[in-house]
Amino acid sequence: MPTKKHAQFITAVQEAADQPLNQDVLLSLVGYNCRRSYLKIIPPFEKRLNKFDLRVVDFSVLSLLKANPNITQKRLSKAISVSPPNLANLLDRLEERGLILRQRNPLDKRSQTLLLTPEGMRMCAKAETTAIDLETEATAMLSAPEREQLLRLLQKVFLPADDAEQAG
Amino acid sequence: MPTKKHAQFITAVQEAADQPLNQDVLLSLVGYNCRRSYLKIIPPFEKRLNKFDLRVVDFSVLSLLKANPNITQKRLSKAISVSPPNLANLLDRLEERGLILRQRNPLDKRSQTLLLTPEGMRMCAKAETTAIDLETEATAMLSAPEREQLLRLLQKVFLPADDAEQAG
DNA sequence: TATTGTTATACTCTATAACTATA
DNA sequence: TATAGTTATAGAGTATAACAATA
Repeated sequence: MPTKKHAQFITAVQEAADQPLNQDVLLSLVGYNCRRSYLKIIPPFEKRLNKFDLRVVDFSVLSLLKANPNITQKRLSKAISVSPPNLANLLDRLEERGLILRQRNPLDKRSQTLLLTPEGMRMCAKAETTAIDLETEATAMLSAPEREQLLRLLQKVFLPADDAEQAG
Repeated sequence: MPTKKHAQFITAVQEAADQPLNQDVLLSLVGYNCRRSYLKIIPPFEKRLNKFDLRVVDFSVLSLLKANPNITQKRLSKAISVSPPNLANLLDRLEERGLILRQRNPLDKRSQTLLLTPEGMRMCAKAETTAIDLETEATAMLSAPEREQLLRLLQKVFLPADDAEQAG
């Protein structure tokens, strides 16, 4: 039915196809841009971590335990925003693989403290090297000052004001 | 068993509990910081969108269709990184609610072009207002130039070099 | 009574394979 | 033969409720 309306529709479709995508509104939102950058960086990182049979969240746990031996599951849970049930499961697997140790907290027997095993330390070191390598590649389009600035601004968004001043 | 080793363990646990969490390695990684900022911003946004029965991804679709009427599902799928099967499902629900229209592409009958209905336009306008309001609150710790700088640096990470120059 | 951690389970999100129709 | 979109389904990730042990 070659009506006038139909002809207008064809023109509109043709025009839409010819134009570059306009995403001005979304690109003005920090949340959207964080997500896009995250999705650009993380998949290749996941791919490399898979060689160690680690997921990104496993890496976060190992890295935090390396820097904070003997912290409790409670603190770890809060730090990485993983709920206690899901963290229990995650730690089960790391423990079965001999990467971490769970010990009853002698100061409060309800809780458990966490520690990397020697093998966990080695695994963490390898994973951290991988992370830093990939980081360098993924942000190669940024100058060193730009990269520092980006970290500073992101941390200003999510860290409490006090911490943000201390950090990096 | 109050052995020497046990006493050392107690001391170590006490020390770990007293110290602030050290996350220097993670905080040096852009990907980690993007995720943390994203997780700070998005949950309150989700909460507000829920009042319109929208998820964040629904909002992205509405906003993109408002700015790009008559684009195909294929282009939309790529733009928001949602796989075709999952997008089909998402669009089904928006179409059932009368927010969007799917039309056979007259220039290639394999594809479908997308359009907001008048009600979809109204819903999108409300959601965009919500997004911008929340954005202002969520990034209140940044000065206007800092906010612009943050957007610029994030886009430099995920946009192709050409686009990054144009945007902003 | 409140807290730490666990188990079991449900829900959402994402990914994959096979199919239809158009080109 | 290749592409756009759909259906069905599987898998991963996340959230919730009920419970045991300890405080």
